[in-house]
Amino acid sequence: MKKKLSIVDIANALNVSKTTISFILNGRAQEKRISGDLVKKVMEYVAEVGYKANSLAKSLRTGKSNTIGLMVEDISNPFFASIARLIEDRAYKNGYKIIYCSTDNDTQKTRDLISMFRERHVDGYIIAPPEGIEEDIESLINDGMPVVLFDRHLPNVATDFIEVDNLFSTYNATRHLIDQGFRNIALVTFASQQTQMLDRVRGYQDAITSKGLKAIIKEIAFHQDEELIMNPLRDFMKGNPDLDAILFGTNHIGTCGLKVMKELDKKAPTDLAIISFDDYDVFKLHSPPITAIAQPVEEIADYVINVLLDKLNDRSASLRSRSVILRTDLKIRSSSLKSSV
Amino acid sequence: MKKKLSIVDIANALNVSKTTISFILNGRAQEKRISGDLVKKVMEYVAEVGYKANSLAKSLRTGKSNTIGLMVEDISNPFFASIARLIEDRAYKNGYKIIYCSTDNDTQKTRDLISMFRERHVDGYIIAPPEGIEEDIESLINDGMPVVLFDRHLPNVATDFIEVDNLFSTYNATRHLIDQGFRNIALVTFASQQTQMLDRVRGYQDAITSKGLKAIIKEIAFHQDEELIMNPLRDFMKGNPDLDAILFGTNHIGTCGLKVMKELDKKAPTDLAIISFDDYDVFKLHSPPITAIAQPVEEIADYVINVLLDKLNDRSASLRSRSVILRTDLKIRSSSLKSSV
DNA sequence: CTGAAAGCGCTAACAT
DNA sequence: ATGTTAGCGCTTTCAG
Repeated sequence: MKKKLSIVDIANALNVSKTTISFILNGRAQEKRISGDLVKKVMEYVAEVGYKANSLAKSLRTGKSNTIGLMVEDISNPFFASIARLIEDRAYKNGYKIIYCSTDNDTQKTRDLISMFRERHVDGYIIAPPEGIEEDIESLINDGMPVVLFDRHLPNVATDFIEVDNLFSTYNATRHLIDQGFRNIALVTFASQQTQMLDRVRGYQDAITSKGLKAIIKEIAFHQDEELIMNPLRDFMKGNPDLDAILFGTNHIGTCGLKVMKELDKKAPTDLAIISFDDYDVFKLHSPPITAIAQPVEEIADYVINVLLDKLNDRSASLRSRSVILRTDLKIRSSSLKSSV
Repeated sequence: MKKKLSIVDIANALNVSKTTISFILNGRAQEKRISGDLVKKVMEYVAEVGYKANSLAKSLRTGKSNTIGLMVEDISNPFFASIARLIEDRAYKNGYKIIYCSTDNDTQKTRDLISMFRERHVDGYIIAPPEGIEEDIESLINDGMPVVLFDRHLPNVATDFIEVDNLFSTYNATRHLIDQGFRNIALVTFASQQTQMLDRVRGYQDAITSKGLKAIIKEIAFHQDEELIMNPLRDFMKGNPDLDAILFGTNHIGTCGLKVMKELDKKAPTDLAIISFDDYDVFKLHSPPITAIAQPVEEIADYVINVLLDKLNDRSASLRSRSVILRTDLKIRSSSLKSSV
């Protein structure tokens, strides 16, 4: 095992002080008026022996780790996976690495994870927060950590967040179903007090009541395990034979919904019109293609990382907090069209 | 901003030496025969003030960062995303954090990324390696870093790897198509010299030639951008009207294939029988459901993390290198069944 | 322009 | 059983 060389080794080899090496390596040669010759010599030697600064030591000294902690519900969910990918690209381009973790929307787990991230001195946090995590996030902010929330926010916590216009999204989708002539429209969603979920429910309710229809809301406990979503869903569908349309509150529920429909041999939109929140290949390629509320994933990722980088570069920017609400795009496909019957 | 407290702060507060605190915090109280009373007092105080050890300092001192570097082709690809999720769970359970990155199969990018990971002193590497990265991986191994490859391996690099039986998988899938009576069977895959791809091609070829049929192989340049996959795919399908079946080499190509077929209004299996490598919701829910070669994702993740943890815990284990070849499962669905015509 | 030296927070020999 | 102390590798003030 090749011994790791340190800044001292290269200083000795070149008969220069380590300070000088440090300055050169950190691009402060100009500023410190170090001779071009020396700079060149050092750079060449460093390249030759393949010296890499120990960023642990650097972090310990400077207090910044150049690491961003990314906490999502589930990294394997296509929505979060695409966000993670985009954030990764932009972060690396700016010299930051990403440590990720999946919270499963579990408050205690998230708490532990935040604590881990703190220990590791991550410089900034990108979080899709579960319920009940307000205090932990607040303490993070009080300690001066840059935090950007996304996908949802915490009403009593003043910090930057990026999300979509959930209320209008489901309102609009529900109106679309009503306009198509559907009347027994259910919303199936996760039982949750998270802002995005509450807004999605309200949007649906607003549209339903504005037309004097009856709201039918089925809430399912959050679970990774598909069976535990499909079971109540199956019961619900069987128990409500008059339904003519369902709006699914997330891609995960939507996908499970499609699986149940397949089992029960129900076809959209004839047996049941379908719209789901989030858009991805499953919905695009389904027969019939599924109408979906597409979130602007790139835009979300861009805002998230830009806001965070802003705060990272300018601590005073941490003071004001921005909320960015982006529009979704209702991709109307045949699963929600009455005329295609 | 609350000042971060250090081990010295808590030592002073309790009038104990920091060594003692350190021992207690590291569970070496027994061994060092520190009085139960003191231990209790310290633990309580630590909990009360919420002291967290600075793991940067700890890492600098001990030389291990408790971080694993995970390098995949694309974290937003469902195959890699699910692996990432499973690896994450197991790593965190064992006290390791995950830094991830997507290589895009780009050698230079991967090289830079490895270099970044080295700088950060990650303790171990989990890599789905692109072509041409042999030397970098070798130098990692020579420097004593635990490295586990997965999804593919590097023939000239002696290290542990976990992969599936690619050759048999495509052989078996192709045989299935032949048995169903298809005769003009194409393989569409990424142009790549990676082991898994070569094996997939060979498996296909073996099956084809064993029946005296003609191999039709379409290679497409690797790309994230779907358009750049769909365009050549479209041309290929249009240019080969006698094809009666296609085996897609990856989930990404398979999905693009389905999109093109949708555009061209070709139905499986009537117009074209379809099998794809990798299995996921898109294939399961498609109409007709798509026959797929399902990789044992959990098993892969388990082996990957277990082998890595072994090496991490016992450096001597690094010497012997294991290769684990797992079986895939051909999920036969109607897209490949002649009888369903 | 360059060097000496302090110190980031922690661990672990080595005292006592 | 507990304390002293020397670094881990780096940045950065301060002195030349």
